[in-house]
Amino acid sequence: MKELPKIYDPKQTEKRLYKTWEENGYFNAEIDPNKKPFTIVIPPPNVTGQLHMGHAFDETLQDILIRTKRMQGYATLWMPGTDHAGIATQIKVEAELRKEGKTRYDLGREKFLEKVWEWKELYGNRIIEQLKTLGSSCDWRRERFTMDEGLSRAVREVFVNLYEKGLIYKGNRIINWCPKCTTALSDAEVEYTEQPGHFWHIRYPVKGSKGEYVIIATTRPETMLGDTAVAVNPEDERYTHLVGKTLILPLVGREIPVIADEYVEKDFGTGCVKITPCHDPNDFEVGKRHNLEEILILDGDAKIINGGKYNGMDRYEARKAIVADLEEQGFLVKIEDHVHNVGQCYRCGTTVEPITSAQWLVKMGPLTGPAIKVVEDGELKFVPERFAKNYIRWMENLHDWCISRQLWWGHRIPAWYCDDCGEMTVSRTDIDTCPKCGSKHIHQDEDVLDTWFSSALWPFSTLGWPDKTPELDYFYPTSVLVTGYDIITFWVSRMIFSGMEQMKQRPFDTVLIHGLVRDSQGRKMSKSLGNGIDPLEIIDQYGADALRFSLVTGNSPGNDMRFYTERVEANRNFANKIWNAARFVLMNLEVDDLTLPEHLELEDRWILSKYNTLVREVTNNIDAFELGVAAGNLYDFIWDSYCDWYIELTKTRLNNREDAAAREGAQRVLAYVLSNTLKLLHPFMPFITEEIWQALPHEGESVMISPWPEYREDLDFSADESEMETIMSAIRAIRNRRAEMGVPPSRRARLTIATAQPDIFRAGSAYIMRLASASELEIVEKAPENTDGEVIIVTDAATMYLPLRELVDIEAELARLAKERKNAETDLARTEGKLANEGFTSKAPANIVEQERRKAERLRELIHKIDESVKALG
RNA sequence: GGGAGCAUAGCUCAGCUGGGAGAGCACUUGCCUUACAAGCAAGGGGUCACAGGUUCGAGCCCUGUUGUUCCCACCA
Repeated sequence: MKELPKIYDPKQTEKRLYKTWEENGYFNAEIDPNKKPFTIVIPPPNVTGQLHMGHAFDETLQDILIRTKRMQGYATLWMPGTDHAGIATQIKVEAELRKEGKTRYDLGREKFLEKVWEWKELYGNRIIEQLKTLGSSCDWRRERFTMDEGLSRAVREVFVNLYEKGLIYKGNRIINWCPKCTTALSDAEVEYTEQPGHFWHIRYPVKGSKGEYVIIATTRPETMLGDTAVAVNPEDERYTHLVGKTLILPLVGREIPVIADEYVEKDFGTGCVKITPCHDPNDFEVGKRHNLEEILILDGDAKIINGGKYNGMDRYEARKAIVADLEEQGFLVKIEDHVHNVGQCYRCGTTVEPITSAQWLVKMGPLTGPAIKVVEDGELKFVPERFAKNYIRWMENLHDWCISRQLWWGHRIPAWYCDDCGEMTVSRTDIDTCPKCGSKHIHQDEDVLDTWFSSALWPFSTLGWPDKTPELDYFYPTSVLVTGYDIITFWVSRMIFSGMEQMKQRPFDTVLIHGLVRDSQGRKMSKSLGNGIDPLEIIDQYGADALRFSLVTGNSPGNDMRFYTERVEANRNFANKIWNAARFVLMNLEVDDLTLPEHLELEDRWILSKYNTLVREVTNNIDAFELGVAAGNLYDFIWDSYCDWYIELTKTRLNNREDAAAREGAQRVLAYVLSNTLKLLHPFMPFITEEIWQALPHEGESVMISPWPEYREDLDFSADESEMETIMSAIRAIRNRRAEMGVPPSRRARLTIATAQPDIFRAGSAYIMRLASASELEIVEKAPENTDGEVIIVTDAATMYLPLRELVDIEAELARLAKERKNAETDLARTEGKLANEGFTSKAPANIVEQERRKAERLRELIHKIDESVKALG
């Protein structure tokens, strides 16, 4: 056995192991009728994006699930790929062009798209390579891109399909418009923030009256240019006499009617609302109800049109000018401060404008029903469950989905218009002739589809749909989808209704929702704050295993977590701990297989029993998606039980040159438990576990394709566990006293143990001596007669004597014993109280009552022993 | 205006179907005990936000209160 370095260096292993795994095809998913499928589709990262901590978290969870299921014998598929990310990518390339002083219009559509594809080729692989450094075990052969040929075909198919069913339509609708990205947005793509603003109160004179007027209040005075009515509540007596009359729109001079509509609330503001059908969603509806004229006053850049002298002004410039003019002409009544919700583009943060324009929309009504039902019926589960409620409520209140985007990068809408007869044709294949009039003068719709339209199809489009592929048949519905709660509306919901509509089946069985990774102060990590922590730097410094472990421990599903480098450091230390435990085992190992010995010592049965429990706990917790708890189980077992206790317990046997059988027994148990624990840990820390597993005796090529450990009935030694604990608590008690007296471990002392269970202590005598720093050990059943000069240490199972009285301050010792006795007494009083309570003894489960009985016995015994040692001291 | 989450040690957080209050970091003390000082041993530190209720028994279940975070919603 070659000498291993004392410190584990991830850099020496991670890249090398990953390469081996990939080359050997361990990530590859194969259809196997004899196995059950387990499928995860990756949430496709933006093709030109960079790995951030959120990805790292998301990927780690998925990799843990996939690796576990792979070892458990499922046919696992982790489907990777990237998203074209329409707006995000286009913005990046446009920014690049701007450096050369150009816009996309200078290049024209075709040239610009060439540029984006170049960009994609240049950066598209970066994120994939970054995923690999994390250890992600995706089947890279199957990598897809939302704009590759197959997926584009799926997009076309769904579009035409929904169009033919009347579920996609084109119409003049009021939509959210981002003046910077110059495109329509869906409702989900608008983020609202409260911002301080103003309420401008403006006087609108009544036509032909002597100075009569109404006052309206608005937060966007410039929109008055598009006013085509003023509305009041029909019940509002203040204004009933005005309904039907005409007002003169200030500055513009247009005559507009006063109308009555329920939408207006009497008690808010002045009770009069200006109606601007083209620039407010409610006004749009009111306008439809009352057949009002629609006047568009903003162009795509949010500059004024149809606004007379204000034409060409930016919206905010116009606002200033209009307010100034209103004031000058005496129409401005007052200005109030007012905090209101302002919608902003989720990509660029620019304040969006509601604008009426011709857009393509998906009619949501008929699609939401099955998508809600599948969740309500529990066929598709959210973990944690509470997110299902969110989802359902959101689904129930959906407006139609605006899917057209005035961008160039994306799936172009498959609709063609005939320049001659005006016919619109929606088609699965490109056409060059008008099917109605035969004209060759046709052109395709300029718009592209919302990026989320293609991601909505991801679970089946990546498996080959619309073709009936064997993959689709075998791997769909997928098993688990892992994503953050912030993506439920954008993506999860749309995958669900798309899956239900196209496949007539849920896209996945379970949605595992996680929280956000925040910085150490609880803030979102963001580029603008500059508080992002680069996972690649963390991996470089501490290793992927440590990062992965940090991301899953100490947090529960669905909750946000704060990222602390200190925690990564702690987990790096954990990796190192395992490394050194393995070094120890390997140094001592003289056997080359992993069978357990015939004869097991008490400590062997103890660790095997603990290990057996661990198998069950880790397996159950992973099944329940409690990955943090499973990781905690592993951490505690490895560090506390295996390293701090079991390894120490075996040292006496391992160092015994005379007894080869004893030595071998310890070696075998050490190796068996270590190797199998590595399997359980492998999904969490894939690299170090592989590296060590390979060095240990093993069967098979790799831990990642080795069978998952199973609970073994024959290793259930739970009865022996408590015997071992008895010895352990005696050792702890001695160490405790020695530490209090300031006796260094190097100063060994004769130890006498008086106990009613001498056999247990005799079985452990070798390591008791070692771990309790004893020079000699005597185990007796009755307390020695002469205990002068002895320090007395008690546990419920034993009274122990150390000849170190000269080191003891008798006063302090008596005080300590008195305190210990008092604690035991209050504890006993409480326990006896419980036992005296008839309600408790009759209603509590028998094992709990029994537990309390034993506790009371132990405490009485302890108190008795304390009293004896006080007597001995005095 | 609706809905949800969170409140446990100095800090960050676990605590699964009710029965022992825990971890990491920080802190104190003693140890280089040949696997590991990225370590070992020992220790201090908590009215589990508050008030009621259910129960033999509540950090956990129910009701309310306070504080805090987030999501959703067209009040101009």
